[in-house]
Amino acid sequence: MCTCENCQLRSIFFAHVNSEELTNICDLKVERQYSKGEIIINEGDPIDEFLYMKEGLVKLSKATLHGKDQIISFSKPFDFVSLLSVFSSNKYKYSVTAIEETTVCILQLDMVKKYAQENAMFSMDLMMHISQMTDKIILDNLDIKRKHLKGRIAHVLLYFSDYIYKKDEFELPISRREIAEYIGMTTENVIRTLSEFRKDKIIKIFGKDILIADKKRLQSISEFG
Amino acid sequence: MCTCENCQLRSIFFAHVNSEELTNICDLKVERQYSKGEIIINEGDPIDEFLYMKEGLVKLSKATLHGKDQIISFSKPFDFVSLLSVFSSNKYKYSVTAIEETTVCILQLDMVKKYAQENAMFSMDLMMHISQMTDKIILDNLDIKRKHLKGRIAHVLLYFSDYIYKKDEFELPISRREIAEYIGMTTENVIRTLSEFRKDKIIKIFGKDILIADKKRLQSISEFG
DNA sequence: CGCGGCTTTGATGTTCATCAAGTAAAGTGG
DNA sequence: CCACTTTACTTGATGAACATCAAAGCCGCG
Repeated sequence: MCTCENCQLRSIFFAHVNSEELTNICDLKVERQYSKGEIIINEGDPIDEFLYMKEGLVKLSKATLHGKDQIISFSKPFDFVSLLSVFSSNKYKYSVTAIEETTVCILQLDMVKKYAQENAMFSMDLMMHISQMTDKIILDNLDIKRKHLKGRIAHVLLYFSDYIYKKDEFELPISRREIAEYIGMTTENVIRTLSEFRKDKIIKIFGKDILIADKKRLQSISEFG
Repeated sequence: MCTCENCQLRSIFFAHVNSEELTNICDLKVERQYSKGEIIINEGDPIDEFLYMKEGLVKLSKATLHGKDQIISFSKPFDFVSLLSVFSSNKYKYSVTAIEETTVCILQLDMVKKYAQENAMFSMDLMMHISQMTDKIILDNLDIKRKHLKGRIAHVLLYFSDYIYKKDEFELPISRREIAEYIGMTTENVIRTLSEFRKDKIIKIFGKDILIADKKRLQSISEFG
């Protein structure tokens, strides 16, 4: 029996695809696993597959001309992985890298496009999800842009605490340098700010493990800092 | 006879809508004009219309908690106006303001959604356009983020010169403050940098009129500054 | 004409990047 | 398994980039 039938993703992406089509999709899909650090998509690769995440956590990033990386956003299960550009370009404009053990389901893009062209409700579903994803990226980046260093660090900590892990204690899935690449500041200043938060007893740090001790203060820094 | 038949927008948005449907759309559409400075969409408004631009230039912006504005992007004809959020929310998350005399065609969103649900090719067309628009916003903002003050100003000047007006001499459609709101710097520093470019004979300034005198230099500043 | 918003310049101080140097942790080859 | 290399993390000192404050000129509009 096809496991796609019971996949949570079904209700999200394939709500309007009938059983027969779903069996077809299921037969043709490929599941791939990536461990932390592995590259799933490389900037510049041709887009011929349609990827979506079943489990894990990834980062979307783009290389600048001078060898540095910028992180665009993070994605968790039920988000597309190949969402940007899929319907607007034939080459990826960014890379996707696993930052936790990640499982991805893969379909041929041609097939997904064919479904979308024939099944308007499926097409609408896709559109809504793409819209939601990109809206979030745009508004998140705007939010970060208006904040100073401390506010940006607070924002990132709250992002992982509230949005990703839904816990006050968690293991940071990214390095200090990656935080810097995301918020557009230097690694040194990311570290300095984390240390400062530690000294002010707002957080506790044990290497990659973070515990948010004073969430209200952190929220206030995120808002006004 | 219906003017939509010959509208340039037809080939873009409504390539896959038949003549009969188009006549229907044409009868139900409303055309509205906005002069420079007029608000087309207000943040928080319910989304019940589908807008696209026929002529002009607009800015997309969002108010921060402390009364300041951030500019997300600019849109020119053949771009959606109500693109973000349209298929992902029931309220606008940003405002749209005319920065030049602007003409907008308006359809009821319900109708557009109905078409999209029934006509998969139309739905695909919409999706591709939304993807292209949001991709551009995301990548543009990323590009600005990695640059310093001078590079950001150069970026903005080249944006209007190369992408909007396709001329080396043009009238800036926005104030110095709005440039600042777009690139995330202060008005004073925007002015200072423009003056510096003028002193270095990279541009000439006559109030709002800008002439790019040394484009190569400006491109180099945009890239490395 | 006078008021408010936009523009401009200068002086000052804060925030942040850069440079430097050292420790810890993690991966690599003999 | 240990020496070795590399990468991540950390702190301090310095200077550059940028914000803030202040003051004045300009322009359009009621």
